[in-house]
Amino acid sequence: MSLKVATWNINSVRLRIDLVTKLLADEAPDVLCLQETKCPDDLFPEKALHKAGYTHIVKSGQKGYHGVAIVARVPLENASVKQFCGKQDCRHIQATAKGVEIHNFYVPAGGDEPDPVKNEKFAHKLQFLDEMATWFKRAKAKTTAKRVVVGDLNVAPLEHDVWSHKQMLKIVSHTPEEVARFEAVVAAHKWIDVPRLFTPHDEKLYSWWSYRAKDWETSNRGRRLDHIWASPALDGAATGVKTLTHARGWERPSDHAPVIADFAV
DNA sequence: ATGGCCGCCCTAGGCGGA
Repeated sequence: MSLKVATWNINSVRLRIDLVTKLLADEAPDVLCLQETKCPDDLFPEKALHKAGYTHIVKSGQKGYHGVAIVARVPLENASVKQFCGKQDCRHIQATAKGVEIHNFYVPAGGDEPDPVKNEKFAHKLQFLDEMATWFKRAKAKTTAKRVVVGDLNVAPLEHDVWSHKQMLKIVSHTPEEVARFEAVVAAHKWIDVPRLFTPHDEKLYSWWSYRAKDWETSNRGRRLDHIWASPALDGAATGVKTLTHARGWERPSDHAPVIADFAV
């Protein structure tokens, strides 16, 4: 059996519902995990998704900010959300599809100043990553379940996950402090970085390009903020990965591109 | 190196994004 999982920070699911259904038509993933839906649950555009054949939907949204959802054409079981940092800010939802526990995350961006004393948003981001590590360490001790983590984790950990390692070292998303926290989350569950199984570490790989560039494609100052991780139980199960870079060039695009992985499960 | 653009919200300037 195969499982095709997509993740996409959509930056408003209502504004871009036509792009979502286009992605579903083009790629037909079993499961699509969305972040930054910016949509209260009762206003989620379910009708268009049902029409596209995606009748299994779980979501955790609120007005204006953040928000995550899992949209699937296969049944979703045991859906739940976890709160981090004592906040109810819609940054995680999980559900099981085809026997695989899928976690969809939207990690705090962290603001501009990479100093947790001066900038409480950065402190929030570090604490969020710490809580992820603690949680996954316990989860791993309990079971060897097939698990996948996806989402906008807002950290580009590797040198070639950013356009300029040197120039990004003091820029939030690539600072040594948050990368160390990020690596601790990975170590806590021995997560496998799935896209990097297929793209060598010395090759650039991005999933986000700023809206602010005059021409995102030409300047190509990207970052790999969107991730797909597999648990050790899925070691060797990934059969392919792609980043849909061209979706960044669609009409009225999200600033993130979808990332898609296939697994034999 | 910086500034550049988006989308949301008690529809307008402030916030959050990264």
